Amino acid sequence: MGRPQMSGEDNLLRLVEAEEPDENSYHLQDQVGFILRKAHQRHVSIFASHIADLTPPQFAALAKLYDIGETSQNQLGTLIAMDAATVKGVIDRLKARGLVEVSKHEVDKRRLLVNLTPAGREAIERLIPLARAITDETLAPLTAKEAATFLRLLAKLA
Amino acid sequence: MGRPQMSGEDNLLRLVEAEEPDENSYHLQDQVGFILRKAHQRHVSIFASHIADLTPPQFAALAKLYDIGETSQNQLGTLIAMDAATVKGVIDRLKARGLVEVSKHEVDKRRLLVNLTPAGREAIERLIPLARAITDETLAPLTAKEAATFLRLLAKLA
DNA sequence: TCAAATTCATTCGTATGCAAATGATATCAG
DNA sequence: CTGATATCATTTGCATACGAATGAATTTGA
Repeated sequence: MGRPQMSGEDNLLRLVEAEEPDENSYHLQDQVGFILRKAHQRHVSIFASHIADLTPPQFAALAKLYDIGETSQNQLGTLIAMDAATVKGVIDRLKARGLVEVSKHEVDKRRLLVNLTPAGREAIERLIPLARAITDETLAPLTAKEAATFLRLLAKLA
Repeated sequence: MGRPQMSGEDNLLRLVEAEEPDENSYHLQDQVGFILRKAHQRHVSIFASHIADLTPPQFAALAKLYDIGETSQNQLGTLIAMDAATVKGVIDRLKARGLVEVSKHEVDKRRLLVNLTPAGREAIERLIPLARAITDETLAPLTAKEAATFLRLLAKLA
């Protein structure tokens, strides 16, 4: 980027110094949080254009159940990064549509087991190819190499 | 990372090939949408730990008004990436707390003008330094060079 | 000019997302 | 063994987020 080359330590120092230059100006457009929110919005929009009858969280729940099989509602929430209140709503809606079924855990009576129905299994098998297209379209503004770099760094942030 | 070393071209080739190998397996954890959602969640959590009395969208509205001054509710929504229904809720809540005030546009009677109150101006001036800390903490898992790369690629996606 | 199209704002319905409180059950520690 | 803790699920309340429908006001175009 046309800057004099510097070591890792120098980069760290530069970052600290860079906070000072113009303390007055604050540009929302440059803040990682704001851009992250916009990138997420764009992805959700792309998702909806390919898969109209399911939201990304609903898809995540089905995909994870397809991957690991029956599990408790709470455990599922942990695996797909949803708190207990959120995952309950997602499972309730999938249940209402016949894509998952719930049952009580035989031993631990606190637990609610969740599993795919045959219809849920059929649905996720049908949708996974579309999900690959969604990923491709989301990453389309980047070259293959950039996409790989981006995913690596994004994973470090998540 | 324990992979055999390869050139940039080889990495590119490997990425393309990697799409085919096992068409059966689908790992939610590797999908850009899922990681994007998690990274966004983490940022919101960091934001809340620094600024408890305002949400990121509310902050965005105040910061943008601070930057550009009075504008219409619709235009503000465009600038901070919120649709009309969402921005209305955000402005309503900021108005209820006395941080913004609204008025009718003299000429175009459809428009609702929004502006900071003195309290709103004081608030955003107080919060902007905290926002810088939030950005730093969000990017903390990355080196300075990685953060710059990440922001560049993220901006291309958003 | 005047009907059609567009823009701005609002409202409604649905779906995350999370904090906090609650109740039921299970586990742990003394 | 039992009281203190911890875990699982639910509920409530609040705040985005967006599609769709609506109404008011403005702009466009034939």
